[in-house]
Amino acid sequence: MIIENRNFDIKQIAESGQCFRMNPIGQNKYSLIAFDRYIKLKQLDENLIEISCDENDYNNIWERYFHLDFDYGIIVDRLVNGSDNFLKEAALYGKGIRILRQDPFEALISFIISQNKNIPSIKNCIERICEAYGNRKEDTASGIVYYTFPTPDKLAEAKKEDLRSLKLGYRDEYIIEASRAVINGTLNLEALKVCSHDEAVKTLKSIRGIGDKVANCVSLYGLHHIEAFPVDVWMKRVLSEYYNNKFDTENYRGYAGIVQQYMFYYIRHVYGASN
DNA sequence: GTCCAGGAACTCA
DNA sequence: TGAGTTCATGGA
Repeated sequence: MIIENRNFDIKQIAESGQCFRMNPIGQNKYSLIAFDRYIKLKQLDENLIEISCDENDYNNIWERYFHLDFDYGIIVDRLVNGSDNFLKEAALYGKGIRILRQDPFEALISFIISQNKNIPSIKNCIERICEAYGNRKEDTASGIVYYTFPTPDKLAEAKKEDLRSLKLGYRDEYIIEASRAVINGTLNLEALKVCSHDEAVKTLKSIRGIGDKVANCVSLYGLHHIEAFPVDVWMKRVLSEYYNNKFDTENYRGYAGIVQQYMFYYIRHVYGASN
């Protein structure tokens, strides 16, 4: 499938820190493991991307995953024509970013792991947990072997020592407890998709190991509440240095998560983040 | 050896 | 409520 869209840049998405299983495999090419599937993406030119899937999978899975049923150009234009100079630069720089509609459980565990870690380290931990608790699969087209993200029952039954050996640090207990909450129904991720963002964050924060930042990431990338606004160390840098800690998300009501993503991606570029 | 990373829990005031 | 400390781990 070849997709034409002026706001769809696979490199920007892969480096935007919202998903951890999209990796470069060559010039303008990336692999992605999501929903038990392995696909390749190739940026043919600025507005053209080739996805290694058929029309059926595109319509049922990837169009939703990449939020291609929404026009990001409207948001970018609004920011570029607005009065906020930092956001003007940020939106232009990251105009190919999209908010991914990831599997909620994968987002939940991934962002629990993410706390106090840098992105390469998060990726390593996630690959180890997939190899240990996910299913081994082989992509029929390429013959590439990959591992799916573990299901909640696998991680709910995991032993703390086994997780600790995967170098997850103190997060091992958080992962087990969160998975058990999903299994026993305390944490109903599907229900959190259809309730409000505020309600979702409140529920997520009732789980040990999930604070405001992780809850907002899960809400944004796993539950697709695009009004979520995660603030990590990079975002704190932006808010402090460019806004004197007076940034008001109400000015971007309903799509603050997209604005946040442009800010995050741009500030890391400004500081020359190599990870 | 020191500092930092898409933080959160805990303690103490 | 708010500041300070601790928690594993790897990389710069």
